[in-house]
Amino acid sequence: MKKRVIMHIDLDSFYAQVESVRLGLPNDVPLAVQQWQLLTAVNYAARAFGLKKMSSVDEARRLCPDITLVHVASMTAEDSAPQYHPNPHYSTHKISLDVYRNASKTIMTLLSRFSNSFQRASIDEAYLDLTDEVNARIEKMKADGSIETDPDSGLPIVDWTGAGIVVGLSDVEKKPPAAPTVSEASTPSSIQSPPPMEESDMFEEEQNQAAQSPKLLPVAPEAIKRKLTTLGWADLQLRIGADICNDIRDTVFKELHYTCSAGISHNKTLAKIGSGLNKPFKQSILLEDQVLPFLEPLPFSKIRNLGGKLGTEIEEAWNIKTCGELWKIPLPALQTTLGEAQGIWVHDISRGICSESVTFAQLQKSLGAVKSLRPPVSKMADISKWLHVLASEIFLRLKEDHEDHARWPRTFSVIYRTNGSRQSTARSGPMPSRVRLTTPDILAKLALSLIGSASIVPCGMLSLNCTSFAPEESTTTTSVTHFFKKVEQDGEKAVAPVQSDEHVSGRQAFSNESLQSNNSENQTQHPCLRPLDAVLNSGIDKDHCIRCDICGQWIEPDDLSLAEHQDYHVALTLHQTLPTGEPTIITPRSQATTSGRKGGSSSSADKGKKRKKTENAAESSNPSISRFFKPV
DNA sequence: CATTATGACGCT
DNA sequence: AGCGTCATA
Repeated sequence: MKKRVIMHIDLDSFYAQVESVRLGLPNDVPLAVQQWQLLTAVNYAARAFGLKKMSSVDEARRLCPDITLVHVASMTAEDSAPQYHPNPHYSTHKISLDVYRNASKTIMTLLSRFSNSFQRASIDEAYLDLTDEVNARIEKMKADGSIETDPDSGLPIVDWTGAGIVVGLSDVEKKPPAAPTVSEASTPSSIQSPPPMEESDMFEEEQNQAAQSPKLLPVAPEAIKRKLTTLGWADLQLRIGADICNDIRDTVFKELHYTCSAGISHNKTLAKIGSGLNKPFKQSILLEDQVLPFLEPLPFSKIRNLGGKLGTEIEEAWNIKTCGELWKIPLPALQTTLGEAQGIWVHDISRGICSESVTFAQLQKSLGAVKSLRPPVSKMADISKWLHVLASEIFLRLKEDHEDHARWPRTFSVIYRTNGSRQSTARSGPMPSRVRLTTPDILAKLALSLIGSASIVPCGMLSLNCTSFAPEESTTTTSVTHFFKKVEQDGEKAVAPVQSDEHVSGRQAFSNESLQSNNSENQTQHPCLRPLDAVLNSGIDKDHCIRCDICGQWIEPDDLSLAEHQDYHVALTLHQTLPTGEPTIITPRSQATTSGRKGGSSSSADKGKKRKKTENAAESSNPSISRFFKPV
């Protein structure tokens, strides 16, 4: 079988559902999740009242007096873990999304059982490549002789009954759009009762196609009887994929009580569009033959990555909105305006062409905590307080992540926004090792030292971020002890060498002459590596510590601390020998950060450069892109 | 336009 | 590697 079978699955109003499940409330009780005065998730029962994400709490109470509002969990400087505080306050509490991360983890774990090719796309979305499972089933069916084929063409006959909503097939009743039944559409002001559509049989789902009727029109009984069969192997693949998808969604519901929607198609972009077509608790299938008819009137802003500035740029460059209009722009014109590679990407994606694979990925690649501060704070005591709160959260989550995945970040960043503007500044350095990170305080101080003397007040946002996760080092720590001397009252005495025959090269690098001299310079000058030591050197009890031969730093005598310190020097070495071995990388940081850039004007200048770069990339490092260069 | 996360990419 | 921007939910 040629075609891939890709599924995109999306939990319905995820945060809201997590709360419904946690509180044991059925999905037909209107519920929204609140962050301060805003709703960040609204379940479908509450949406029927006209509420949506980013509605205000006041509006919620006005439009739906019976709504259950759940304020997300939060943390204060005193808490060592997030809580559902009865009265969280913006000036003292920091939002925690942990509950949702944990629910997500459970769900993703379940989902990943269903395919070896599983990709977490966000906290509540995932892609699965079902191709192998589908093809295996088809082979079995061939062997069974259970594939019904069309006598004329010899192609398999595919019956879509019970598969979900087949775009252009189960939802086709052409008639000019009459009055929309539910969504969008007017109802700007008050609705007293929760409009149409019983949620009660929401979970019955798709035995009949009427339950899966399209958004705009009730399906005529006749339409249900319409021919719901198509021909072809690709369609058969998607049909089997739809079965698997139904199984998956059933399992999620039966085991975890979450409803989700899904899209099934031949690539990620189409599957993703499909999952959003019919919600909640429905799945949609986008057949090969229906792709172009479906896309033609579709605003290209609905396509992933075209919902922002790029999409707007395209709209404005040619005064167009839909994919069909975009088709008419010749590729060279797209490339002139958008750049070589991006032009090709836009050309293809507007036609539903997307070869991106489902990469196996279940874990987040970064872990961060952020607090926005309105109005911006100016007292350093407040900065300190928030750094502590953020550090406490990071601390907890890092430990848990380590328990689960035996990994630890290499890089720690503090990001802040000054002066109410949009721009932010980031400063990063090496992450302290796990064993040295004994208290959140260490991170808070590290953040402070990364900020250094920079003026960050008035500060409108503070964020701490951990990136570059790597499997926890399994260094043999014994060999490391060579490099340290134990401090005795009467002077220095070498620790008895142990195990002289291992890690020779490591030791050589470690005691390299030129490295040593560079090191001392770095201790005082390297903007990224210095703060960690500055922090950790304070308050160390030297009587119980040993001292590094190279940099003279005091180290806790346990094996892991020693290993970490070795890693520190390894990192230092890498820094120094990075691209060309030039010392520029360790010179003091220049003060210029974002000052050269104005908020709104970035686009054109940036894109010029970007394009130039991408052209090169298309030619040299990304040969596969040329395969996209095909007409449909 | 918000909040609090994430991931990807270009540039240096 | 480090930093800024864009995109998405």
